[in-house]
Amino acid sequence: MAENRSSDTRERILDAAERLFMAHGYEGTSMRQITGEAGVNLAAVNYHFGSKESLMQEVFRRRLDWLNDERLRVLDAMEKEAAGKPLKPSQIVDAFFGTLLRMADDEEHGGKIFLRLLGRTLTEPSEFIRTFLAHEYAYVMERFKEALFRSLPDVPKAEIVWRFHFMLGATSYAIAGTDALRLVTDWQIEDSEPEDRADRLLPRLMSFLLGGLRAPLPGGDHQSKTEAA
Amino acid sequence: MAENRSSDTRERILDAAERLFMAHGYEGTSMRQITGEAGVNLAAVNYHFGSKESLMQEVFRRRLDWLNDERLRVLDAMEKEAAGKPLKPSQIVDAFFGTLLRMADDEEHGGKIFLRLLGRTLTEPSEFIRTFLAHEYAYVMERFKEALFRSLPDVPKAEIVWRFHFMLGATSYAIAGTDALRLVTDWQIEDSEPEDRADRLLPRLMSFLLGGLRAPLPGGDHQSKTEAA
DNA sequence: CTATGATTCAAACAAACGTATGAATCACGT
DNA sequence: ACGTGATTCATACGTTTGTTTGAATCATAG
Repeated sequence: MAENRSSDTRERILDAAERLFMAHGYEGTSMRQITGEAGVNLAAVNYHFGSKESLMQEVFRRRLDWLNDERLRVLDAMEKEAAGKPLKPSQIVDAFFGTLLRMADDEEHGGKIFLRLLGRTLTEPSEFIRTFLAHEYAYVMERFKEALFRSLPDVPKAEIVWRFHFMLGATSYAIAGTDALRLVTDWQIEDSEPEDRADRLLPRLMSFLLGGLRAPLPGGDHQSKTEAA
Repeated sequence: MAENRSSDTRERILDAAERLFMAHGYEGTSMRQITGEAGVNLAAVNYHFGSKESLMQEVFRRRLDWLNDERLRVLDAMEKEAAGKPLKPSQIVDAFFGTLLRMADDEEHGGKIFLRLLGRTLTEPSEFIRTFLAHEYAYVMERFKEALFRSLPDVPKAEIVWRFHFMLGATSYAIAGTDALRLVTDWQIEDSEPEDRADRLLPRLMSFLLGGLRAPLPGGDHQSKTEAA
């Protein structure tokens, strides 16, 4: 079986699709753009992946499998070392979001391009994408939710889930890097090279996330800490 | 001039486009879907708005003009009452994000549909949309950034801009309401009616945002509070 | 060297896209 | 009642979309 050229074509397509989906979105990217940038024949996508939808899924699977395995690896190591005791919230947040952001410097596993694609895709309207992501993430989310529940036994579980949502949103928008509202002005000029964006981003996002996660609960009158874990 | 039917058609188109852009995105929504759902002729969009891009801009302008005027109105009132003294961070955050979230119950100005559309659009790849949003938001962002700078004189301006980004992301994802990772499980069943999602969301998001905004600065060694406002 | 299965290729498919056209219909001042 | 400008309508235009086809080319095993 001649898998030399084959897998080469497959990866060229995946790389081009990853970059174009990030830049123009799923619906905004055509098969001809993808095959054109990858330098392969138009029919190659349908031959190797079956359809545009399957290609999109493979673009994510290629990166997410590694990312979520790594997240679980870090979490498992932490829990093993804790020996039954609950982890600190900062540990859990770092295992989930820190592992994600450290992908930015890991060109081997997609680097910044995949991070931006992932950030934009979390608000993607297409139903099949969200369904696919939910399936890919199901087990990881369950594990990290459980870890957070144990880590914050005085906080109602529903409240933790809400804040996990907020943390996801802040991170997703940060790595999408669109700056839709042109928030930056001249203060960013001091950035010599954009390469270290992730280096600067990681500690800043982390303290923001932890500040939000550990913020006092809203409305002290009702919905108090009665429903502890 | 017969503007009865005319403005009726215009608004029907805007309503349908708003809902469909929210559900399927800009590229994923066709003119025929829009005119079909609006119950108007296919050519009506190009007659009243000129093009699909102009329609998209009008969908946002219709709501954003009101929202940003309201934000400035609240901020102006607060600053007038403060009589020169800096505002509290919670006031500024509420004027910006609270005003936004309170739109959810205001069907007159788009309600939840527009909120979800706005949340998803902030990570939209299309360049012309982000450029348009940046222009629509330019003055409001400047005013609120200035207010935050004065409110937190000990925090470096760059740090405040970062955290404004994070707050935008958390809010944008929360109002998009996609739940791409299916974070909710059975705990949401207790929600009798989905109507009060915004009622529950507002205080929760607010305390998360304030917790993040006021979190201790990252890395105490370098990048300390030297550059105060 | 030849046979075989995997891969690439140019070309075409029907369908859907955003937009434009000109006639028909409407509302309304005179 | 008539004329005028605004609006609606059915229809078509030229592209572009994702996908398919069948022949050409490749690598490799016998």
